[in-house]
Amino acid sequence: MSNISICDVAKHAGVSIATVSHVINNTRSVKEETRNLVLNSIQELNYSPNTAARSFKTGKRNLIAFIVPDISNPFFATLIEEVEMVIAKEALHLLVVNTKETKEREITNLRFLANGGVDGFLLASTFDNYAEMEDVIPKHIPVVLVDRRPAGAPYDSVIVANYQAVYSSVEYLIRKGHTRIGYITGLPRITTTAERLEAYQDAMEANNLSTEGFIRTGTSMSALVSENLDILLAQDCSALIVSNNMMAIQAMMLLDQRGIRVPQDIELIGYMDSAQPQYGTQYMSLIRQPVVDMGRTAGQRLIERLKNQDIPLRETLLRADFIPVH
Amino acid sequence: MSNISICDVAKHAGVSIATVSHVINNTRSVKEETRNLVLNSIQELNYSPNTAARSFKTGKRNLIAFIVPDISNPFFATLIEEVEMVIAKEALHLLVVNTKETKEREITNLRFLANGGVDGFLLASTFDNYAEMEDVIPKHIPVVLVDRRPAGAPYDSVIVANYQAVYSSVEYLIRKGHTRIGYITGLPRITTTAERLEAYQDAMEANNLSTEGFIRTGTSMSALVSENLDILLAQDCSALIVSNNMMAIQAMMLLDQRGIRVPQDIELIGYMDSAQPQYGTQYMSLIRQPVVDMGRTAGQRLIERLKNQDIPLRETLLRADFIPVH
DNA sequence: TTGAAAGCGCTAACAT
DNA sequence: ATGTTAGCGCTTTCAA
Repeated sequence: MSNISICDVAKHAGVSIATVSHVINNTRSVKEETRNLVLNSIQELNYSPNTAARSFKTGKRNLIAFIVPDISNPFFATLIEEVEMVIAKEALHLLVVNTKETKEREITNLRFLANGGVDGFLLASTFDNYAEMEDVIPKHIPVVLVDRRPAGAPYDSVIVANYQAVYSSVEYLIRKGHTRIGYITGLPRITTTAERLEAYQDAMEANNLSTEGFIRTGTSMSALVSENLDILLAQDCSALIVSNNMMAIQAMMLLDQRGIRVPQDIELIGYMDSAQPQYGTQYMSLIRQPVVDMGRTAGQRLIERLKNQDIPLRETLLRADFIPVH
Repeated sequence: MSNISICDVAKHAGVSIATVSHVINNTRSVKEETRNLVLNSIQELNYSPNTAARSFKTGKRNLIAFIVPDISNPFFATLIEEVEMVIAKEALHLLVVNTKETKEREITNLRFLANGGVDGFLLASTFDNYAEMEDVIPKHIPVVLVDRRPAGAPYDSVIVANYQAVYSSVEYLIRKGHTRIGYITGLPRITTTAERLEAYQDAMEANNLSTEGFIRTGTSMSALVSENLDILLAQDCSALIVSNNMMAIQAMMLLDQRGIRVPQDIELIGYMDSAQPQYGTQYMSLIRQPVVDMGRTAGQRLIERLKNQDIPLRETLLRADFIPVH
């Protein structure tokens, strides 16, 4: 460690530690001459303030934690990137916690980081209910919910309204003559999953179409079990809605292997949920997530909340849009 | 919650703060009865130790910074995920810094975090030379280089040997009768770029093939400018090696738009550089990066280095392998 | 087996 | 304009 402390600098410059501190932080006026003396000593001793001590004293860590369920999902990777860019401008750093969709990892990390670990949380929670996590998060620490909103959580939130876009996508398929439209969901407990599924069900019902046997439950992280796909194919589905992008791409690959062409043989509705181009999505109709906007807005919200705890809660709803295939 | 300190717990339990501390840290024997008293109080008050204070006192932050050039690149996202899993087991947390391939962001963050900010660095540097960054990193702080190794850096490193795989890929193309083989590089200054290009050049030369006009410089981050592709197509290249995966996928899409089929009309060699399935790669021959292994090894190295500063430097070279298309 | 108390390096209120 | 000093919450030495 650099065992050089503010005391060493003060001694070397022949001033008090208060003066050194004030020079460093620009926190009260110091005579030009004295300031230079101090700056010289700092340079000469190659001193730089111990951030741990400073954090301890001030209670500010200049650190934000972003708790995400899956870093390797391009959706969250993009979110992370955008958030990082926003908060970096405020000299804040980003701690990334990957829960891998496990509640226990989320709880452990929240608890550990809440007390002096970070200044605030961005949280894409794997919980669907605030009650389950309430005890763990101290009341005083700013939290902004991103993408997912556990019921009853008293926090700012930035989420995407998918209902309309999903509904539109179903209507689009129906207009094109599809009646047997399959649906593969994300993880059931996740708050976004329900809304998307509901839109599908409502749209089908509004058009007097059955969903009987057309709904399969997937995950939001990894593999779409090809089993789900096969079951829907066996049901003679002529169109498929896949509730998140990692699964949609996986579906493309599986259909490929089976010699089924998209969109000629079967229509696919997927998600466009990162800023990165994804090969394969050009054959699908897409529900585009405003992921860049969401990341920026969420970062901004947290910064505002950090500066002022007393502003009223804000729930930001960003719209997804439906993009028919080319 | 945050205003509850070890003192409150001690008072509540009717013991000294020393006892509370020792109960928390298991650092000396405490009578079973007393321990339970303390644990009850902790629970009842919902106390959790202030990590900032603890860091300050102990000099340990339990924090690792991973400096990456591009979070949204699946290659680095996967690396991050693996590293996170390894260090989480040691109760270490991961600070992710996204430099976006800019030296200045790398420097700023290194400087800021080195002094008491984190316990160690994982570094996928955008520098090609240690001299440029030497001043910024204090000698005492552990650093492990990941994927890229700036010349002369006195650190442990975990990188991938791509030479052999790239060389094999060129030989493979030549065996299949290709003579006009185009090459699109990554960012020139990055250490991995040179090795890959050299392998290509050596293999071409060894087979008496010209590379004149066949080498185009891309980036490693974002768009392969379609211009590069068009130039190589105009050169009548019948095969293309694209030096990283984001560009390879982009090339696929551009070829698609031009009605050029892969691999029927043109052969493509790309990279498989994440654990995630990438649609489109099934049409290419691939150079597979041992990305999961690299992440785990790098995390492990840093943990070892954290525990013992005196072990000799270790340079780990992982092998990439070449996988011909299906 | 337990307690008292000395700091860690810094910021900031108060004093000069 | 500058100095003195009291802690922030914790770990750990020394004492009982």
